[in-house]
Amino acid sequence: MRLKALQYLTAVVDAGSFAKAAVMLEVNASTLTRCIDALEDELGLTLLERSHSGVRLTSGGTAVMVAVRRMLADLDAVAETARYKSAGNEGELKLGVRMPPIGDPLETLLAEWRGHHPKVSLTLYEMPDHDLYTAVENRRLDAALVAGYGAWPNVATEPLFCELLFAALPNGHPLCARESVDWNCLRRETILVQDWDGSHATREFYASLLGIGMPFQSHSASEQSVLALVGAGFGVTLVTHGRALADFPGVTFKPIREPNAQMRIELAWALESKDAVVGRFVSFMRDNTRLKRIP
Amino acid sequence: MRLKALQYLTAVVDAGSFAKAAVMLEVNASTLTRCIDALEDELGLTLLERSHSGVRLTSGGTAVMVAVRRMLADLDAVAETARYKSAGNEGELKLGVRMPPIGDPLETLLAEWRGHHPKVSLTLYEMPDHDLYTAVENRRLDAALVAGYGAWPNVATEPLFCELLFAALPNGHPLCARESVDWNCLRRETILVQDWDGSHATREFYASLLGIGMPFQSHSASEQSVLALVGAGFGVTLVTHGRALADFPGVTFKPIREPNAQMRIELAWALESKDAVVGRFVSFMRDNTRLKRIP
DNA sequence: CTTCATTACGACAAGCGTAAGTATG
DNA sequence: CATACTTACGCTTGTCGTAATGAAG
Repeated sequence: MRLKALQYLTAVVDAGSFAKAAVMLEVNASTLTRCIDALEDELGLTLLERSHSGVRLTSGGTAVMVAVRRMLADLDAVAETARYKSAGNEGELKLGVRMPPIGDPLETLLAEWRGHHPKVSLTLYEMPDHDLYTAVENRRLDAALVAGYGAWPNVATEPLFCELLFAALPNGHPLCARESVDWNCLRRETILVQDWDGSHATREFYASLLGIGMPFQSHSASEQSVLALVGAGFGVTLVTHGRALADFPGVTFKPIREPNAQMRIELAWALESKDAVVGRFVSFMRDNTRLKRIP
Repeated sequence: MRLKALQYLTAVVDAGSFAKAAVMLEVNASTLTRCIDALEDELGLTLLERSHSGVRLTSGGTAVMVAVRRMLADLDAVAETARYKSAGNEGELKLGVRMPPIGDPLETLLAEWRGHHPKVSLTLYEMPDHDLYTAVENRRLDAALVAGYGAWPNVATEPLFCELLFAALPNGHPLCARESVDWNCLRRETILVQDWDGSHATREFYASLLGIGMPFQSHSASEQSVLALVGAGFGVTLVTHGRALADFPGVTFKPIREPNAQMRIELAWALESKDAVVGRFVSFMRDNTRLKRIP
């Protein structure tokens, strides 16, 4: 069965004659005759009664037209769905974020994304960097914000911004007198680590910066609680720039004078992804972080 | 948009790869590639992610497939509707019957028709013969049972059966002594006529048999009432053979020995009607009255 | 090296428009 | 005779299969 035949049929029925429909459709009347003849032949049912003053539906044709109109409406729905989806207006996006929580730029970015694409359901998944990569590669995630460690197969990456790290010290701590700190002086301190789920991901990240064999203390608690512990003098911890901008009682934030005291946050997504929503997200992130990037 | 492309798409999605779908559909894989490429191009949306281990739907493709499957289901509904209708299983049939009521053969026939085609809604319209013809010609009726008077334009007719007419006489009437009556002896009687709506159709029919200028008495009452009047001695009337077979208190039925003491009942329908239901009805009536016909 | 998807190319068929035909009012 | 549907014919277009290409496990 040809789609065009069904469209021609409805036009002829609506116009009431082959000739009028031919004008509307800008085709020759003979085309309509042939198409509808073929359709009737295929269906084994006479749909139209031809006369010299137009056409009329048979009772069978009336019944068929009900189904045909519904079918054509669904056809429009197909095109409409495609148009809507191709604009990336709707869909779902599973976004992974690295465990050591990323701060301000991300929140702002996601808020703006949501403003532009309110119909896209965005789900966040927190996991260690390595898991993020494999999840993106396996397509359990559509995209992820990772620390840029290098190239992975089948995963495309794009640098977005850098998060500077700050040291969180108890007020009155000797280091508070200094303008900035470095890894060397922090190595003498007890480092408090937030570790919600025992994954040790944050701990390992800190170890990659400070070196192994440090006196880490993992706490299955919120960042707030960890900072409270810092304020109480239990040790020191590391926070992102965004977090350091806000005051916290009993805690002093100091910049770290080290080249690697930062997280290069990259966007990662599956190379083979042809999803319109993912494409939109990637280009959105690219465009909206251009100004915020720290070289 | 091509219907075949949508069918190919669902096959590929269901099979999970172009190659498997190609085997199922018994087409070449290149055909599928081309069709789906064209479809994606037309929709402006990538539906499938190709890999070397098959294909997967994009999120847009998933959404489109919902609409596509519904569309194809409706397409099946079109074909199914046509198949059902072409068998004449369903529909409506407006059947006109002549005013001087036709008796037994019709009732039996319609009962049988209903038994074979219970889904066809049959509506009866009683009107004078002339109106029946014009109604059929104008397509206000699909078919009609008429007295065969001759050919009408655009109306096909087919003789079905003959209804013999009987005279209904009061018990004890002199004519009751005879085996049969004829027009001549009836012309001396008052002829009671049932005339529901003042159309005088029955009256004119009787006049065509008995001749004009007869003492007719129209009664806007049921056949039962008219026969009661006959039993009370108000006059005589004519009934069909079927009616004469049943007793009526105070009334005697006598055959009429006249060649035209009958109604040749014909089936009439619009020549241009291409309706499957009408066609079924015509051939049904033709087939089921062959044995009952009186030559 | 096999499997799967894509691209190129040629044969074939299908669809369309022009124009002539038929029937009706 | 003007209108409206149908049929016949030739051309264009599109569609399909074969075969070659590319890419990945």
